[in-house]
Amino acid sequence: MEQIDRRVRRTKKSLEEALIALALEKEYGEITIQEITDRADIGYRTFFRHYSDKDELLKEVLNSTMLELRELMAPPPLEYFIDPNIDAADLTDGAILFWHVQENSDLYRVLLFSDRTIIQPLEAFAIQEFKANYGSLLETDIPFDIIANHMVSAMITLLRWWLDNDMALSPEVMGEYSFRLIAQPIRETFLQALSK
Amino acid sequence: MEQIDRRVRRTKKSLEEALIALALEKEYGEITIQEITDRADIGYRTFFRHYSDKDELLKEVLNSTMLELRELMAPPPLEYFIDPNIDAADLTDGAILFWHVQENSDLYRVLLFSDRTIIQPLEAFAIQEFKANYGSLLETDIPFDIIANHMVSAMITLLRWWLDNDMALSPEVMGEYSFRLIAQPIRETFLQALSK
DNA sequence: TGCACTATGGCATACTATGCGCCATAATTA
DNA sequence: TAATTATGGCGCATAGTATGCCATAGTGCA
Repeated sequence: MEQIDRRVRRTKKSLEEALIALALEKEYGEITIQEITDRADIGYRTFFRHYSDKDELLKEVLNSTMLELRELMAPPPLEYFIDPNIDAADLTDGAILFWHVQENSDLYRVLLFSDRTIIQPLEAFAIQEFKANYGSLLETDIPFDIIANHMVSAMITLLRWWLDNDMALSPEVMGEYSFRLIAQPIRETFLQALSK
Repeated sequence: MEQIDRRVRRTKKSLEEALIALALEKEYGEITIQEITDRADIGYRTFFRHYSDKDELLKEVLNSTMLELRELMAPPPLEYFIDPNIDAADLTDGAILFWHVQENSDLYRVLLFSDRTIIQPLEAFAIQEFKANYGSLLETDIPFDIIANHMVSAMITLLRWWLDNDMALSPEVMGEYSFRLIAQPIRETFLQALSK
């Protein structure tokens, strides 16, 4: 579990920090391994002793944050969707995701604006998670795969916009907007399915 | 306007066809210029006499289709949004986009699954168009920029899913789903703004 | 503290892909 | 038919990735 050798720890940490710093300055795709090692003040050769790829380094960087995100999505507030009495104004839950992203905004900036190869596994996971949580419970006339895809990618779009606009709006406000634009229509599909 | 030399026409046509064929087989980013020229049976050197880039070739391929798409978005059915009496079932307009994509599915498969650098200009144009058509007319409490972003990218997501699933559902059905998941909640925001 | 271990740095090298200069050749236009 | 021009194929330069080799310096453990 532990990194035994201090040098390895130091090297990996430097490389990870360098990648984040560079990714905030320029397109992820434009960054060369040479630049990363220069920034980290690490030998070019050494990079390949720890990572096979630029992508592998990025994945490692994002790994812990992705794990947090998983837990964030884990507890499924089913009532959120199927209780018709809940009003958008009462739902602060929608802001949780925005709080989390705000706390790790540097990393999410990198994640959400990187190549499709990077974000796609996360997206696929989120979709699968959403389907596992709600798909079997409710029969909707709209294919659940469509709903899951729409939900996840619309949330990502909203997060991207928010980060692009320097998170000027509060997480609560964004949570409310996400409810009205994304969750509410899905909820209505659920309610419609239940009423049959 | 006309291509004077027959050879140029032949060369460009071959290269364009080769790119589409390859893009349907593998990731756009993985395709090399060498592969394109091999497939087109055109000298490698000749490629650069017509295009500076792989992207430039792709843009030229997609150009005419993008122009059609522009016109498709041009006539703004404002009633679509602000007439509260219109029901989702009556709105076949939403299917127009899906019809268009179905007719050019090969090209849209390439477009919608290519790099962000390719699709982003189109996306930006669609967002701007949408804002120009409706943004000044209606004051909404949700920033119009969010709405425009959400609308466009959610439609793209829906199209992607549809193409991924070999367009098994009819354009009409997809149009209805897009209305319920995307247009309807936006419409409600509009109606809410009007009632004040 | 000192020894065995191993991560690192720096060098050379191979490979892949892009991009262009040059010139003979073939196709096209007028 | 003659002048023009696109093409093909050659070589070459460049950039980035990826690996081998070996001396050196840092590390963990006895």
